[in-house]
Amino acid sequence: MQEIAEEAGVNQALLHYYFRTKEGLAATIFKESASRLLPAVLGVLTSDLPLREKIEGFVHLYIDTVRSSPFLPGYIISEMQHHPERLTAMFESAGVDPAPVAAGIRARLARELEDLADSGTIRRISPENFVINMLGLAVIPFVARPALTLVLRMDDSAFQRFLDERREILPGMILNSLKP
Amino acid sequence: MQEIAEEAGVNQALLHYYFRTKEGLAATIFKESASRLLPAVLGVLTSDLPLREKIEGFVHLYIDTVRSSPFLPGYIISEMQHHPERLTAMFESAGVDPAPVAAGIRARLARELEDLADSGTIRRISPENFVINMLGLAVIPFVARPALTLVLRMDDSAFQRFLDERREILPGMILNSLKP
DNA sequence: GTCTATATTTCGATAGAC
DNA sequence: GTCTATCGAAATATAGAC
Repeated sequence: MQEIAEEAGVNQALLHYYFRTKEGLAATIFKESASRLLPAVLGVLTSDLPLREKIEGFVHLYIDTVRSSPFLPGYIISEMQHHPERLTAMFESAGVDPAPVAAGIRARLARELEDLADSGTIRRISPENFVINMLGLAVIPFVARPALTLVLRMDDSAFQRFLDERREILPGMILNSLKP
Repeated sequence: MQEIAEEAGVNQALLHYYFRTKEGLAATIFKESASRLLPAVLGVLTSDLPLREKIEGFVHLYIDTVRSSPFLPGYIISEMQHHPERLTAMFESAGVDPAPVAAGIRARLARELEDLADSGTIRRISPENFVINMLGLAVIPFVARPALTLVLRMDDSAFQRFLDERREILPGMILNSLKP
């Protein structure tokens, strides 16, 4: 609390005035952080774009957003791991029941992927695996960054170049993985 | 410290007797945790197996190992994020300079991938992207688990089934993504 | 709303008996 | 090696003036 107050140019008492408790501050930060990523990403997945552009949109949006806040994924993963209840609280405070919303998105995606598989355009893949694959491929450079820095001696500019390259080739790699 | 002592059936004083400080305990836990994954994974990557079996070995080893300690990836990510110096300390205490070791592994993999690309067996891909793709695809179910539980209402057995399925299809998906 | 001062609790660490 | 008792510091939270 002391460090946060200093960074904000105020004192601890004022933090308590606004957030009541340390836990309240933590919950607020988690909500606002996760809300920077989730709606945008869901927007792409639920759009009417063709699959190729959904994939490209997802990858570009994710990498571009996180690039400007590179600690975001690690922070969200860390918080979900240590305080899974914050996820529930986040949806509650937004007045959203996540399960039916997700079920709807899942059903739409499932139909789209099935149709494309039926017509022989892509391999058969479940919507769960499709989404989680993209997420894993997009997020891993950021969470593995400390290791990349140490073992591959990647400094900041090398990491940025790695991201630039990855941003361009990842959509193609994902599409290729779906080829029949 | 209090909670850990309770869990271990001892008291705080004994923890201090063995680990001197809280930081010492944390460093020890990180070293032992990371050492459960890293050498095995590197063993697969540096083996003389053909690419197909390297991929399969990596995926199976990773999922099987982490399945029995599902918090391991989230914990390691969390610690790398908040205390990147622990990575350095880990290699130091093992008496290993990670950079040259990694450079050697990287060079070997690069040659293997180049040869396969030259002969038209696979698409051209850098060893960095090759390894980090596999890592991201293998790790993401575990770090995303709290979200899967909440939004897809996955209980423990559903998650285990998801892992079973993924363990089998992931090597094929990765291989397919490498097809020319 | 914002501050200073302070109360209260928690936590890491040590002393010393056994 | 393991324990009980306790110290001292740090952190969270509150009171009350402005």
